[in-house]
Amino acid sequence: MPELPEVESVRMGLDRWVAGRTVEAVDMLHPRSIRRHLSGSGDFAGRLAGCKITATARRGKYMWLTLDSGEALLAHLGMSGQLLVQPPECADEKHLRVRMRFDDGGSELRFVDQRTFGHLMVEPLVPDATGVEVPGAIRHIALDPLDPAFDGDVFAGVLRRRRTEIKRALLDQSLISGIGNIYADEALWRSRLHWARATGGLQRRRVADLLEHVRGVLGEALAEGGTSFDGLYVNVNGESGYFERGLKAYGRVGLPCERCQTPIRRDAFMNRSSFSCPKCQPRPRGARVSPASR
DNA sequence: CGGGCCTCCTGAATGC
DNA sequence: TGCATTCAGGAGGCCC
Repeated sequence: MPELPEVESVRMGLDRWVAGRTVEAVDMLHPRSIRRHLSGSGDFAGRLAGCKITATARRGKYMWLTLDSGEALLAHLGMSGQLLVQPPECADEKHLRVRMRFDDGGSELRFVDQRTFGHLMVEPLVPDATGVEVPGAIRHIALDPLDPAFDGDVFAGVLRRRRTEIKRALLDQSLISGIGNIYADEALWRSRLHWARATGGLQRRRVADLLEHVRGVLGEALAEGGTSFDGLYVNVNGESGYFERGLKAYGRVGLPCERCQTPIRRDAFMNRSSFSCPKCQPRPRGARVSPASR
């Protein structure tokens, strides 16, 4: 499941292959992949044709290719999206949704997406609240914790004013971006915080500690090329990452906590799962007891 | 408008 | 064996 480290791994790989190349044509193979590009397939392909890709960028789980037209091709991988660099003679993937061909006749850029939660769109670049140019559609996405401009003190203040649970806040891309279910559980395990802890009751130093662990786990995962469970996350060359070996909580239900040997528990959370150590991450007083699933 | 639930989707895994 | 159900989850939409 692509979160910040996986998206950044893809972006870095893409940069090398597409920066400086000129788009010749785009083949649209599934309308759902551009459902957020409201003016449709023809407009999407037309805005890309003839454009030169000048650079790549990322914020949170979104990445984009800047174009010499002043617009950007924005991509979100969703659950199963892949951006692959493939030679033209390579057979179409089963779930190939969009193909971009270049005027040099070299490798194509292919958007492959089994579950179609990912999407692409062409958007004008506009200044965000701090003056940085981002695709218009993601103006509401917060800075991610690896962005040098991310301000931990501001984040702590925002958190403490919120009336919600800490894991919900970590997953809220308008507060802090790039974190999904896996790295939220890992950062909370490292911080010894239960997912249901109220954000309003967290001391500033606990928020600072949590943020340090968020940055730590994202950075370590990035260094390993990301996390792959099922082969659905791969970099532009189709290679999986290795960070699943570094996971301490996510997916480890029943296995011993590496700090205290207590079996990791699994709670139902937001129609999905949350993994934590019952001893290191005690349930806060007054938190509802979620039915353990499976 | 803040908070939180619902929905979209496919295929692997599980259940009976 | 085979059909049906469950599960995974990002984020926009929508309801209260």
